[in-house]
Amino acid sequence: MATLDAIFEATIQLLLRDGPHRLTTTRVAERAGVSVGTMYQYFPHKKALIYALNERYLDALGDRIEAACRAHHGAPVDRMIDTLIDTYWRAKTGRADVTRALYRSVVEMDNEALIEVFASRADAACAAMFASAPDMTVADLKRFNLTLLTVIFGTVRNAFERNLSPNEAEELRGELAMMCKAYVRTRMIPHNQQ
Amino acid sequence: MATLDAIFEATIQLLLRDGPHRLTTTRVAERAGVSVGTMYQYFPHKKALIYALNERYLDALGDRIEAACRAHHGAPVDRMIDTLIDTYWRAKTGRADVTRALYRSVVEMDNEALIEVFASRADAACAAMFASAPDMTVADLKRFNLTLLTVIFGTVRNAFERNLSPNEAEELRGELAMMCKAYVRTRMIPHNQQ
DNA sequence: ACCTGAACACCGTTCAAGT
DNA sequence: ACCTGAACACCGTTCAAGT
Repeated sequence: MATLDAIFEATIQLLLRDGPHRLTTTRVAERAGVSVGTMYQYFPHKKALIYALNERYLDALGDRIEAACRAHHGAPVDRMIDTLIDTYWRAKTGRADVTRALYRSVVEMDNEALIEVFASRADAACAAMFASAPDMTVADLKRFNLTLLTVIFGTVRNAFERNLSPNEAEELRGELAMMCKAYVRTRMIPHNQQ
Repeated sequence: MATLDAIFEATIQLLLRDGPHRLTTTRVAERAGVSVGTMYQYFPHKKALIYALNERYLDALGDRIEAACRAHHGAPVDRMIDTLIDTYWRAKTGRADVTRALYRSVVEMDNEALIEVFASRADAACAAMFASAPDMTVADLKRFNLTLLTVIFGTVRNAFERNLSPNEAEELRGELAMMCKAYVRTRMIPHNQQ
């Protein structure tokens, strides 16, 4: 459908240029060169449009992950890990503006400043704590700290989004702790304790 | 301020009961027992109300993290990790309904089904890949796979939200890979290769 | 059969009028 | 000085009228 593509294209362009706040059905229709009424033939409401846009994106991302996984059947496990991170990372950062626009299409509020303030506080508190550990010194405390906080906060958030069962969540929590500790061991200069 | 508290309380209650879609300035004012005009003396616009609500929550979370960190200065590093995860986790799950309501207050779209579909695809693709690794077997593939995906996807998302510099992002990516590999080593049954 | 866009209900926001 | 709520501009959505 040429009309459908025009609507999607218009939506992305408006999202990139003016942000989600200015994304109105009238504006999308105008830019796509159709009337509002026509838009409502393709999408029952505005949410459905944004939903479909994100769905398209996630479908494409799913394709890429499946392809990458298939291509690495039988590879050493470290290669698999690299591939997985790389594929996901490249998909997101390849067109970072689109990724960001889509994240924002879903978010009502401009909460970046809020997150910034909170993250800085948590960063400082944790860095001071880790610096005081009697059983290790980290080579690069800033990087170490940023990694741990991003991983932990991101994992918990994602766990919430995925609506895991209490049991799965509990297991995940244990695994996350295990993972963080294994990471610490690769990054620390241990102290001799006698 | 009793009025301010009433407004916040009304907002949370409406969010919990009816969801963000039905959260209107009129309804909040009505439930808080003030007129719309009064609300606009405290908040310049609706976004500011939701913003302030999230800010309050993040401030309290910041307090808890700082306190937990302070209380563990000089503790062994593994204790620190446990504390950090535990504090954050408990803060989020302690009142899971509020956490969820706040996450949703920020999200326009009901994207849970979307995430579900995508996550299932990625889960299946990755599980099949990991099962094929020639150099290891994992004891509990399902748990292992869920952990890796939640950690990786969550970390990348959080990295985006925090608006890291390209340099920080690049470093984080390397550290994430390192961390995942260290985790694999704790969970795999290695195969003898000769 | 498909498209149009004025009209409708309702939202966020304002401000003259009230206390 | 502070609160009120009708009024306004604008949004999402509909549907009678047009092709």
